[in-house]
Amino acid sequence: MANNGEISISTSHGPNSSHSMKRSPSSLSPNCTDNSTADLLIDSPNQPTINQTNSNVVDGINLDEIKDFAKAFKLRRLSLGLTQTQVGQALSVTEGPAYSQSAICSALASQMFAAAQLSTQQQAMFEKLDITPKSAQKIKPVLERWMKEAEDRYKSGQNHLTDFIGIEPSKKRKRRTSFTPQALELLNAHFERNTHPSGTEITGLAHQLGYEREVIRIWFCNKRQALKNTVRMMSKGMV
Amino acid sequence: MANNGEISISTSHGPNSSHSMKRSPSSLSPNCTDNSTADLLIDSPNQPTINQTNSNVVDGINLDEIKDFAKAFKLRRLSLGLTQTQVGQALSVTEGPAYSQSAICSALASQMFAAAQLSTQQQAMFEKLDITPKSAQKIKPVLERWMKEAEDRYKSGQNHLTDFIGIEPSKKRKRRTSFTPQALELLNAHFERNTHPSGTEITGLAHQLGYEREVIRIWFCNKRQALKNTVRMMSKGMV
DNA sequence: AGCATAAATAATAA
DNA sequence: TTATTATTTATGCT
Repeated sequence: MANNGEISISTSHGPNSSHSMKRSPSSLSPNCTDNSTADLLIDSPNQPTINQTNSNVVDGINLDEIKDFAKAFKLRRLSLGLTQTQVGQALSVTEGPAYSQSAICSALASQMFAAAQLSTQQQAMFEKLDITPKSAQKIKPVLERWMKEAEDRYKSGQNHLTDFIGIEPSKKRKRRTSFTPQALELLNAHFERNTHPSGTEITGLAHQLGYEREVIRIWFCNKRQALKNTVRMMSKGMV
Repeated sequence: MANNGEISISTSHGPNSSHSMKRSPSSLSPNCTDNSTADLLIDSPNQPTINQTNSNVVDGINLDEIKDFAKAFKLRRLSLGLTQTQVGQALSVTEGPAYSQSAICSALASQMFAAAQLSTQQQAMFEKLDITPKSAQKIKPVLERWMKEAEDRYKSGQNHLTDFIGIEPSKKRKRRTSFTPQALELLNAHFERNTHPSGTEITGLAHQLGYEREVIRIWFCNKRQALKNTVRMMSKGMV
């Protein structure tokens, strides 16, 4: 490895130009290395002729706004003497697993900022970068909040940063359970009768099948979701 | 998990999947079926005993028919070398902006198929969502139309598919990497200790061995798969 | 020319 | 929405 930098936007040709939209796994190279300075090149040198008009809106999200935020964020981060890595790690602690793992680093800052620089025409690239405009927007408040707190701590002299920095993300995702065909059969049967089983029912099923209650609960959630998707799609088609 | 899938067709054996990557030969013929018959046997394994005579009709709509359509649709899709994703993307272009792209994929065929299996008891659910089974029937033409156009383009040689599928034609498969014995030794050692290395570990291994992170990740996926297969076979006394 | 398995796609739990 | 499992495809090697 050792290749690529924080932002590998330009690697279009990459042999692993996977797919348009595969839910691409974490191909994000998390060189969350501490090259503190290596950073989001916000003033990207060869910025690809972003659309000059002030809009640059994708999916109803103003990318310019995000870009501006990115700049501000960088300044504040640097003024606190923090690396991207540190921010990422800290976030994984305060914000939970969502931002944990290797994805943090790249998704968190560099990718987001990079993404913010893309013109609408380049939206496709978002997918390659594993970040969608939506994600970018979603993460913004999180960063804002955290940074605010960090500054507060800094100002108050107590550098507690180290307390929540450098801890490993840990907190990993639960292992995906796999249901036996028999279990699925029973679950589906129940679902057909009642898509919203009561707590007692869920507990009963869980016990009966030997799965954790929570797992069963989630199964119903997902199942309902699937059904809803179906319906939505259908309604779409009939417009 | 056992069954399911978009539509589980019992693929006899013919590995001649004219598939993806290369726009292969002209023969659109879906190899698979010598017994052509558009209505390939839908072996619904554990279909909730819907009485055939009644043919699973809801609001005067034959759900079995929809199910059949779903199946045929998959065949045609595959014969064009399209992925679910691609169809979904294309549809979202022609039919309007729309679904979270990830949902499209699954919603497209499999869910529809699943929906077709819904029993009458679930009709209530549909209504609650302001949609009736009738809607199910309405999406059919949309898919049919689109698929027809796609096929026409395909036949006429002009591969305009790429025009409304936002992807470039080529997209070649990544070159199969080969691991050095040394690398394999290390990987296997790790695997023995932990079949589910964390993201950090994967990154570490990748770096240490000089392979792409993604490659290492996949290796573990496949390895787990292999292990599972082995176990399964052993339990059947086949090994 | 077949096999082992890396890579890609589909399904689905979290 | 993301990450992992399940299934399929096809390549590199013998």
